[in-house]
Amino acid sequence: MTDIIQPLRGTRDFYPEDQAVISWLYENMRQVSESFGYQEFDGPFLEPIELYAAKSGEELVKEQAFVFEDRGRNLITLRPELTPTLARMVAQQQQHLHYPLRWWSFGPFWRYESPQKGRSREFFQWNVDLLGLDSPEADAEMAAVMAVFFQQVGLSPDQVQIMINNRRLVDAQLQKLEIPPRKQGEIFRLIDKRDKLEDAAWEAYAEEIGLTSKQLDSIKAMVEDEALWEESEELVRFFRAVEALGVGDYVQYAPHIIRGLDYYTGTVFEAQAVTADISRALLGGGRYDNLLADVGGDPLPGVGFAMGDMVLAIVLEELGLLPEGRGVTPADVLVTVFDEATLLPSYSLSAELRQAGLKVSCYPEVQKLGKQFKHAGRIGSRVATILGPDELANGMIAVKDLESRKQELVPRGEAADFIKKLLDKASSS
RNA sequence: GCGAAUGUAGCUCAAUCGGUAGAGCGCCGCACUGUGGAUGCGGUCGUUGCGGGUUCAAGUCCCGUCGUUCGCCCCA
Repeated sequence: MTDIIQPLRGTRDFYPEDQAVISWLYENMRQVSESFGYQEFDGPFLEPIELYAAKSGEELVKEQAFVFEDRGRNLITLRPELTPTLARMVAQQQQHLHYPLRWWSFGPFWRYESPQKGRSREFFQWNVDLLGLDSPEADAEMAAVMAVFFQQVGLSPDQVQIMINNRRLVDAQLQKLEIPPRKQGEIFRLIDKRDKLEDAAWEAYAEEIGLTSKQLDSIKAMVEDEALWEESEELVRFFRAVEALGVGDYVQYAPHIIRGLDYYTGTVFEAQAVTADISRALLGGGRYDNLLADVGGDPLPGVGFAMGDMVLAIVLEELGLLPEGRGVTPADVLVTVFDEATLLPSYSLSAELRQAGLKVSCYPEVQKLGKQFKHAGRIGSRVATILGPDELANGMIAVKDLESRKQELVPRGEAADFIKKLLDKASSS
């Protein structure tokens, strides 16, 4: 036991029941994405470091990306996010693609962070992006995709909220306060910390940045002004569109939401669990109208978001919304093996049943029937078949319903249909 | 990078003041050689994460180290 090599820090093993959760999430993400007309795509998991150096925010590349030298001495990185890859892929084919472009993706990402609740070094993200539109209605469509997904997995507006802000609105407000643009980054950080720090600590931080007390008061007022969005034409249109899309309950204006990424230019999103015992965001996203030009393409507006698997799974687990009995049925039918003489005929039977479209596993060796039935029950098979000397002689198969414990002799040729009917009854009841 | 907790059987955990490492679950077998989940009985299971120190004696106390978890920092 002690000589088992440990998995790497911050990685996860996905046992079948864990993998089933990922698959289930993936399935829901696929359904929702496709219901909005998005196409699935993916990019490389390995990328040159320069792709991120441009615009992702310094922290991301310097501190958090897995970066290493390959055998050709090139610096490469395991992708810490998808958007730069998306931007490159679009830029490469920019003339051939049809806009508006609606793409989605689900895959692994890596960030070298210290693992804790809701955060590991290897995780999955659902990415949804809409390129070629710069309207607030496009932003609203993003919010609707998120909201419909929440609906789909059973999260109500009481349990999760999508917070909205707009960086252009914040910029305009800061300009009124005559705060120099070069301080913008620090101010954003300050705003972001508003509900994380105590008042005194927050004010001390503001002073550190070099804000006058008058400026500080104005900023304080700004991040508490729940009606400020009304001054933004963009946000007014956004919220109207969100209502029209029927997801208004899930969305609210949140003046303190900023998001860390440098490339966001307009609307920013962040979803938070209201009830769950975790402060981490469920998803983050926003409008990035300059990103295509930044990676060398022609200017093209875009908006998108990413949702990680970990916080989502924690929230769903806490609320009891994960599917029951996940990943427990490898095969509906177990073909038992009675003795040496019937071993090969049993294998043939399993092949026949599979041919008929059933999920079938065959017990791999001669064993006492009791043990084989026990195994069938353990792995969750619903039906077991017995092909002993008597059945073989008469061309019959004994089919046992492991739930009702009833057993019936049926002609071998009819076994598959008989089992299918049994399973249909089982799944409909 | 900083802080806290924690590490005992395959799993979940116990072990009083420092005094012979235990239980449940699981697994295997038998009762029950053509029929599973129940029940009963029996069996399997440990260098107490690792290294050092204190002590007559260490799972227990001390130091170090590694892993894990939680928090801070940061956050796409």
